[in-house]
Amino acid sequence: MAFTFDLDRPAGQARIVVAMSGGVDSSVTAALAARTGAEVIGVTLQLYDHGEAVKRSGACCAGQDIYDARQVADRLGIAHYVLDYESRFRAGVIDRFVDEYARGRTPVPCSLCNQGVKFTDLIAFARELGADCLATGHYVRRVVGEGRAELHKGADPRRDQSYFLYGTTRDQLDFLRFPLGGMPKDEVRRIAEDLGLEVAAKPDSQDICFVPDGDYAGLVKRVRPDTEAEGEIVDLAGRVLGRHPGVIHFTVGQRRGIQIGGQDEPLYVVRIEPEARRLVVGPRRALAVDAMRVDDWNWIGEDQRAVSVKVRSLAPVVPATIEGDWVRFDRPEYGVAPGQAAVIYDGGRLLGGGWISETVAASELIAA
RNA sequence: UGGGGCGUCGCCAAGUGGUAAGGCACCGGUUUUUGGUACCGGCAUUCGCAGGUUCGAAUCCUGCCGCCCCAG
Repeated sequence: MAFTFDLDRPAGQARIVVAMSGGVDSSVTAALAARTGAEVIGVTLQLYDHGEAVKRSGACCAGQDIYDARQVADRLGIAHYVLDYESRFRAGVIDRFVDEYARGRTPVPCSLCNQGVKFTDLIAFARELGADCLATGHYVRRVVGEGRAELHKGADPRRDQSYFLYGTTRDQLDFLRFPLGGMPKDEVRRIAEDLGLEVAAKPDSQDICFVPDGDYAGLVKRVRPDTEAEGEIVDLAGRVLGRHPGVIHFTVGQRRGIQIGGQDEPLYVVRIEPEARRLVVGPRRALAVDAMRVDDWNWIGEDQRAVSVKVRSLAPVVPATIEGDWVRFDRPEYGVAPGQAAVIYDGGRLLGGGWISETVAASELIAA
């Protein structure tokens, strides 16, 4: 029943590196690793300025969270390192996050972070330490079948985090372990309580970890002051309906914040034109999309023609067909935003994915 | 200063004597390790202003103010 970590040598001779964020999940992951009898090394990444976020619960990787991780490591009796990855995080996640918004796109910072800082840089570090694997607290499952390891959704559908990990390479997956993927969150918290970990009741992290107050636009403006440019809000026919305080405040599919009243039905952001600083808005039906182009594909499993795709972390998986770099939805999909990840599934198995770069409005709309 | 129409929440808009619908916007919450969506809740003691009639008016009467249209 206990998670074995699928090690190549006896646990007593193995070394497991655990990515510890200071939250419940990664703390329990470390505890499960320690239970195997292997030598466990906890590693916490300091990712951004800790002054601002010290007091904030629900964040990760700075200030209080680093302290929490250390407490857990001490309690478990494992080694613990804190690595200063601030500059890498800034270049690989924050700057790219900002650039995407400046381009009128909607980035997924968690995916950028996992692909770069966590799975590339941290894995390299773990290998340098001579580790047998790197374990994280993600709610996904690594399934070893006939061929190479497969990545599957977490057993708890409400907790599944596979969407954020579509960029994991096969080589990375060989080295990774996800002890929590098969259990529900309740169980994880129970384990934390049983072990007397102080983080047992710590709130789940949410929002963007490096945006303490949720004001991501404020961050974008600080890094790129030139993005704070107001502009026109136009309807599908090009009629000017109003003005907006800056394109970076909006995302395709967004309804709130447009501040245009007197309409029969709500207006949504249909398209963002950053060069013209223009926001194109329309009724919900204008959000219908038939297909999307996907860039920078990463395949973990083999390519397949008929699959399911998820265009948003919390969106349901929908049937679609892959045609080269294009993904065609069986039924129109709503609110597909360039910059988000398109993640391909075959049932519970994650096959791969890429970044959404372009969409095609549903045909019935082109006529209108 | 001839004629006609209109003034109800930020916007649109029901209601023509019985004690202010609804939509949009906005605000708050729920959901959520991205943004967004969705869902739930809140949002005019008051109907351009001032009088009057009435048991009772946003609804009737009078005056004033403002806006629009047609015509001089």
